[in-house]
This record gives sequence, C-alpha cells and structure tokens, in this order.
Amino acid sequence: MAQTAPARSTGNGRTGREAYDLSAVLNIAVAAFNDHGYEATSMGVLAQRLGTSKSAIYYHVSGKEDLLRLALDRALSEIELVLTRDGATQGPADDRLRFVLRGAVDVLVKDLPYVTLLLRLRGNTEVERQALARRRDFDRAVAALVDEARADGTLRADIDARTTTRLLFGMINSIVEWYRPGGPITPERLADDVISVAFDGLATSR
Amino acid sequence: MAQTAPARSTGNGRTGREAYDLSAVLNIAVAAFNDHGYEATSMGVLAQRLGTSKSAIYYHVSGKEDLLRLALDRALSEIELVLTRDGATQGPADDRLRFVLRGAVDVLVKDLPYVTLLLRLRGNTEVERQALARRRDFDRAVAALVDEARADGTLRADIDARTTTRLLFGMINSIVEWYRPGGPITPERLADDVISVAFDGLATSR
DNA sequence: TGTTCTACTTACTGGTCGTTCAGTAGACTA
DNA sequence: TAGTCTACTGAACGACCAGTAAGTAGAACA
Repeated sequence: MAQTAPARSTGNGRTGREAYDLSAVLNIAVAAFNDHGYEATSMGVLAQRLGTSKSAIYYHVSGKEDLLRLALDRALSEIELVLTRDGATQGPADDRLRFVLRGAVDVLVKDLPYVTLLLRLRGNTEVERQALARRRDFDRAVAALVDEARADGTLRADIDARTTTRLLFGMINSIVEWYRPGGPITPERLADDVISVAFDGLATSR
Repeated sequence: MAQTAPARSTGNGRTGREAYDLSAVLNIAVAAFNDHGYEATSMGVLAQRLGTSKSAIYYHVSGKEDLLRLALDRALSEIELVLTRDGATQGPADDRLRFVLRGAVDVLVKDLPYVTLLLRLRGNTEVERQALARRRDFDRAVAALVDEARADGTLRADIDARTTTRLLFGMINSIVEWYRPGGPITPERLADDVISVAFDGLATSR
C-alpha cells in the first residue's frame, strides 16, 4: 500500500509512459510536498516530476488541496488502526502503551512520506485543521494510557502527564526527520530503541 | 532581546503609530512565518500585520529572504553561545551534556519563535542551507559529548550513538510545538523534566 | 527660513500561481 | 465502421506574488 501501484497498460491514448493511477500521482505529490512544503510546491513542478502537464493532474484529482486530503487520510487511517488492535485494548496499561508506541513507530516507518506530511501541518486550511483534529484524538488516546499507567504505578508520576505524553511523541515523531528505511537500523530495532530510551532512559542502570 | 524594542518616538513623518525599527519588523515577520510557513507568507499579509504597506518593509530590509536570514542568525547565535560557556567545556562529559541540553532548552524558551522558525527549515534556498549547516555543527558538538559520556560509562552504550543523539534532540526540539511561556510549567521545571526523562526514563525506578 | 533626513505612501512591473477549457490520440465496444 | 471512453495536451484565465520607482509629511538641523 505504500508503493506505487502499477498503472493499467491499456487505455492510455498517448505513446511512451504508462498511464498514471491515483496512487502513483499521490506518491509523487507527497514526496514533492515533503521536499518543498505543501504551499511552496506548485502544480507546475508537480507536473514536471510526473512528466506530464499541469492539467493532466486535474484528471486524477479535483485540485491541489484534494491531493493533500487524500494523503493525510491515508496516514491517519493507518495510525488510527493501531488503537483498534487487541494489544491496544487488552492487558496492563503499560503493556498497552508499549504496544501503541511500537505500532506508531511501525506505521511511521511503513508510510514514512505520508506521516511526514501529516506531522508538518500548520493548520492553515480546513483540510489541515480536520487532519490535526484526528491527530489530536490519537494523541488523547495515548495520553489516557499514560494516565492509566501512572495510576497503576508503572509510570513515574512526578512529571506532569501532559508533559510526559508530549515528550514521548516528540521523540517518536522526530523519527521522520532522520530515519531512512534500508539503512543500518531495522524498523524493529528502531522501535526497541525508542521504547527502551523512553522507559529506561539514557543513563547506565545503577 | 526577544521582545519588540520600542521605536523612537520622533522621526516618523506619518501620523498615528510609532515608527518601526528592524527588531519590531522582525518579531512580526517571524510570527507570521511560523503561522503560515515562510514561503506561504506573502509580503502583503506581512504588511497587513504591521499595519503598513508592502514597500515600507523594504525600507527596513532588502527583501523577504533578508528577513529570514536575520531571524535565523539570531536563533543560531544564541544556541552557539551555549557551547562556549564554562559548563560546556569543563567537568565530566555527562555533566557537560546535561549543561548543554539545559542551555538548549533555555534558548528555545527564551527565543521560542526564532528557534521554531529554525527547526522548521527545509533547506530550499542558500540561506536555509547555510542555517542548517550551522545547526548541524551544533548537533555534532552534542553528539561528541554523547560519545564521551558513553566512553566514560555514564551513558548506556547498547544503543547506537547517532540514534541516541537524534532521539535526544527529537524530544528537546519538540518543545517548540507545544510549550508556551506563561503557562503552568516554568522554563526551569521544563528543563528539569526533559533532562530527567532523557537520562532516567519514564518507568518507575526499581 | 531652507535644507536634509527618516519613514514612509501610492502606483506599478513582470512573473508565477491554481485552475479551466476545448480539443484529441488511441484503445475498446456495438 | 461508427461511437464511446480514458488519459491526456496546450493555451489561456484572473488572482496574486516579490520587488521597484517616484513622491512626500513632518521632524531635526544649519
């Protein structure tokens, strides 16, 4: 689901390149948005990257904002799915928290460009604000797990719960800014490291 | 230095509002850049926020990119200053690391809008690339402290040094996205919490 | 009183933006 | 073979962009 789906080989009246489908257009658009920022990416350079004309894009989507909406919906749908799985709903609160954080890292790595776009939103348009609202809902669900784990005594309670959640997400979300799949660190190892640092800290255990 | 300097009350030929100086223009520009993104902020809306015309801005700066350059230079100068202080150059490596991290949080809070702008750069223009290069130099200096502390045995060595540094910065830099001065958490408390979570983790000590 | 300086003003330029429109090549269908 | 569909092309639209040119109100200075 993260990669370009092959376009059908027939139906394209033009010679040369195969026809684009929506998924292929979206992949290239998201990459361009991440490189230059959504607003700074013109439909013209998008068309250039696709090797077509500006107006060809309007055959696949209704406009620039539609591209953004589709991309953000994909990232959010994947993240929201994590909360519905058994590991997120059953067992001790701290285990559920670990499960959700690991799931967040997994989605982040699997759909890296899409989640990157999501995490860089500023909320200037209605589309962006609605995406930010869905993201906040996810954050709230995690904050509730933090609260539970604090009540259970498995998480330290001397630091404000909101601050705790925010620092946790700060660490995890920063992954989009430096992690690149295919490097020396596997996604599994990355998730292990993140959870280990978050729960046990960087100091050598005494 | 973080607030609007009072403009001189004379010398403005116009009626009404006092004259702007460079610092006042910069404060408003940085706020606008953070709200909408640098490229998406037009000189027109900037002029509206200032209550003047577009061309009035060109009396104070040579252009839009000049505003960015001045703003980024201020943020970077403050951050670089932290590395030159005694606490960053003398004593055990882990103490120096703690000092620099605390200093980074302090600068981040003191010049929040300016550092926010810096941390959201994408590197599309030469000005942005030069700023990112200076930021990387700071990151490298902190990475060197992490290496030293690992060698001393005060920092755990089972996690890759680069990953450690990146997660550390991820947590600290995320502060610009949610912390607002004047709220229930003082800057000092924030720095304490960040360093405590980073070194000791969120789990209750066993 | 006349000159100079500061901090603007209004009017405009060439260029780029997202979007629309009319047309069409080639594959598929009846 | 005629008609329909998909996936485009190229030209044009008005709105907006960063930046410029020329002029000026009022304070400071000689």
